[in-house]
Amino acid sequence: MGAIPSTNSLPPAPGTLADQVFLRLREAIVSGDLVPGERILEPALAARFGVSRGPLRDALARLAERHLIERPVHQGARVVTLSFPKLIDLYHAREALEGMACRLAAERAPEATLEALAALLDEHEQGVALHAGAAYVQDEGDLDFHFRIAQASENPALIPILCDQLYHLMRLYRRTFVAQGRRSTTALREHRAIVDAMRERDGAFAEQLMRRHIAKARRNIEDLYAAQLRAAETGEE
Amino acid sequence: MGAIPSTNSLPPAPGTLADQVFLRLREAIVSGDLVPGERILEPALAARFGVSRGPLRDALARLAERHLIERPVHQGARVVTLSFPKLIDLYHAREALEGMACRLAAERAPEATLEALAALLDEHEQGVALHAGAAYVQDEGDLDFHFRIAQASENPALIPILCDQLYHLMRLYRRTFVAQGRRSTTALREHRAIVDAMRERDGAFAEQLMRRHIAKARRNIEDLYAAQLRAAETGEE
DNA sequence: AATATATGTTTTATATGCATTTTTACTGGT
DNA sequence: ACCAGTAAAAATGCATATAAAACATATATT
Repeated sequence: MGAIPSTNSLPPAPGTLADQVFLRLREAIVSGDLVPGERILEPALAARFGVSRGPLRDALARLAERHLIERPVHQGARVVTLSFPKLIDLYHAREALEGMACRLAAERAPEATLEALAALLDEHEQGVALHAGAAYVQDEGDLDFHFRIAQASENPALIPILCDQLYHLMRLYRRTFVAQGRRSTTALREHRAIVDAMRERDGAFAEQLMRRHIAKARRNIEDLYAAQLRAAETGEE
Repeated sequence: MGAIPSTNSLPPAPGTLADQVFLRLREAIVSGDLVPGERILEPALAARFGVSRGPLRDALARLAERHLIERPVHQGARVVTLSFPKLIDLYHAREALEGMACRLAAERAPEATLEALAALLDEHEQGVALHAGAAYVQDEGDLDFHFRIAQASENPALIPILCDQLYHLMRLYRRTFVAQGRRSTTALREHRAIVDAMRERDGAFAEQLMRRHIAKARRNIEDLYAAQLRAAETGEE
């Protein structure tokens, strides 16, 4: 049987209204439609989404738990504010969590999953070659790689932390602190090494490689920030 | 001026009603007042807490994000169901996160914080000696130790994951899967070694020790479970 | 002039009411 | 006695209405 022709526009949309608002709001934040620090006015947003404030507040409560918005008491909600130290903190958490995810995936994931990961890297290689390292392909591709390793860990304690919390914050930071430092070919090589270790089922080594990969990215950013700080200081005085 | 005599009962209670309900509900779940798998009826609970369903649903949304309750659509909320594999998954996540927290704390935490940690272990030692390893002192003390190391990491990405999410789940599991395996003196020795490494500011070693400590606890539980499974099988057929 | 105060408006937090879905209980049949 | 089908009851999801708090503006006071 084929897919239903769907004459009347949309399939009734899945989940509750609160679910839908949650997803749309998260996308609005992560995509930069709502900018960091911006105040969120419930009546306005509810109108914009065409729902009442009930489901909206439900969604806000969830987003607050995921640290995408802040809700000081009696002062409404604001999109989370970003800072450089917070980004560094994120990288430390990623180093620990993704290292473990990588180890577990190397030990447990079915062969086919690892093969698919290798195939993904082939795609990325072509993408980098074709678009001469287009930033979008590069960044989204990188996150995609990490995302799929988290999934492959098959650990329901790790997966939500990484996929539902940290990665969305990462996307937000990518949008904001644009200067990501171009290290696409290097990163791709490191990704290859990680997958190789996973295919050899060497969990400990795969974890080590992943941790070094993330630590390297973190130091790269720290250096960029330090340079930026110096530039700002000299240009100011 | 001294403290206000407080003639009229309670200080107006901090935060919103939703905050208070959230805290009370979390405590009810973690303490076992609401048992795992139990259905949560909104009208009944709202009445019990003396609030309307609005703040209650707000609290439920937050608790769901923390995996303390599950909310299948149109079927209300249930206290999360526990399982052995989930507990093992938790330990893997803890191994990664607390290892990193330990490393960061060793590198950054002020001297006084580390001294306080050492002092805490002195208390635990006395507690174990006095009460001959009373389970309560042992378990709560252990979690307290890990809790304070998480805090000492001073990493706002790690701290909420550990202190707001994982540790509450751990308390819940402790209540349910009682047989924790008595290894109080061993655990205390390991705690000492960890703090020693931290006071020497050896982050890498402190991380390694913490990871081994948690991995050991996990294997201990795995063994207990395996034995339990065997006993159940032989006794069944 | 600057601070403090008072008032009015806006916005959040909470309660109540309504519609839809699920669950439960009951009836009838095999 | 057990299962299917149906109808009543209850619970969830959503919308609206009310109360309380915070913010902004303007006025008074030092």
